Amino acid sequence: MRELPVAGRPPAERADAALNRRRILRAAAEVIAARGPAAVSMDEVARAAGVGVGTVYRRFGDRARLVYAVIDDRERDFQDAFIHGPPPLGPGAAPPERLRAFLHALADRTEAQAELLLMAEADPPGARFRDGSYALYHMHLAMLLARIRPGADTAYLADALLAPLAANLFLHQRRVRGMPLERVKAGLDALAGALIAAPEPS
Amino acid sequence: MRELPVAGRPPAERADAALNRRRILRAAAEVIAARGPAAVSMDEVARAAGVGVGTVYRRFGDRARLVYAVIDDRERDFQDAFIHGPPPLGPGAAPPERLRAFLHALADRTEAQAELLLMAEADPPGARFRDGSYALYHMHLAMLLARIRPGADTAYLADALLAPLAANLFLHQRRVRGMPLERVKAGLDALAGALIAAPEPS
DNA sequence: CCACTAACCGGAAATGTCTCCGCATGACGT
DNA sequence: ACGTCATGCGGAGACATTTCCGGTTAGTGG
Repeated sequence: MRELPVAGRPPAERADAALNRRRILRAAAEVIAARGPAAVSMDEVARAAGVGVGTVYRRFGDRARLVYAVIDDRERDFQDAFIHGPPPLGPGAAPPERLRAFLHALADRTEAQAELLLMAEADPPGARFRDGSYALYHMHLAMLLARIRPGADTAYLADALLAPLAANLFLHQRRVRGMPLERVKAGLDALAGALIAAPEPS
Repeated sequence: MRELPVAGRPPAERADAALNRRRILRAAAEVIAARGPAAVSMDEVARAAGVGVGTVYRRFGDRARLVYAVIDDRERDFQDAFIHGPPPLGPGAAPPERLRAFLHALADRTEAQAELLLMAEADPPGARFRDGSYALYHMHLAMLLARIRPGADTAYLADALLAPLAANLFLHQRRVRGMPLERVKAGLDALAGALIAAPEPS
């Protein structure tokens, strides 16, 4: 009897496919480093990786997903700094303190990867939210908020705290309006501080 | 002696140019109404308006600016409802009440124009913030916040309150996560409420 | 070792945005 | 009226993303 295609996980990647994935990722990182994130075309990445464009799309599906793959690769260490690392970012500190530390760290990584994030978040409208890292940050924030303000709509508030760190707003504040990074962090502090200190809503 | 080109305002639009601007705006609105905002190409708008693509770009510069022109046209009345209209939206109500009313109204217009806003905000990364209406909302919000929390960085906080209403996040919450509109409004209330009720920061 | 199939590959083509530039024309001084 | 010229017009073309499909190949069961 044939194995029924019960909806399990999709079959594992073939060996050549996995090799190409690594090649493409490497090539993308190189091209980005060489010519800046804005000047990168899929064609160029494909050529640098020695594959056809079709292959890039088959492996990554999307321009945004390719860029996110590069980003995730770079900030893997940040991602578990706030999950497993030492306080105040990691567990062990009081939730309000962790919340602030997390927002500051997030502002720093946004500053560091701003151009790249802009590319990734812009292209298909929902891109930012379907990427795994957004879900991770959202979950973490919601968890902290739940400890600070039980009973609040922490899922919504997590989105609301992440929203001002969207790359397009962040870059507009930094470059067009000329806000220093410290001011952005202070603003986030004010917002988070209000959430922490406010008495129960009527 | 020749008139020196002292940097004054750019010369007024020629009559034929103004006519084309109206034609294009009209055509854009029609095409959007007929086939949905997502299915609209500049080529198509140009054809419907009876002009060349070059003309569309000369008059509006950008896909996003064209779409914003359509949007602004539609919400002109909303824009002066909170400037000149009756309370609680317009002047006359207490700032906290006005703040809430404003956020609710903004959520409603985002709901109403969501697809259109998504188009407009997505295309060139900074589009949302360079449009005149963003500046208007930002200024209004900053003014209200200044009355509620003097001494705070109201310019930053205004951005932060506008950020969760970005079309891409809003649509993700509504469509992908299935949040009802009321929940979004309640979330905004919670955020604004915290800002209103919080004691002075340490 | 062989046959078979699902996954994979490459690059041409479809589609869309935006630029460029030769030609036309409205606005204005005389 | 008429000459001058900045402004405007149109559409071909440069360039980018994404889809499609005919031919190839890795993995597997016998």
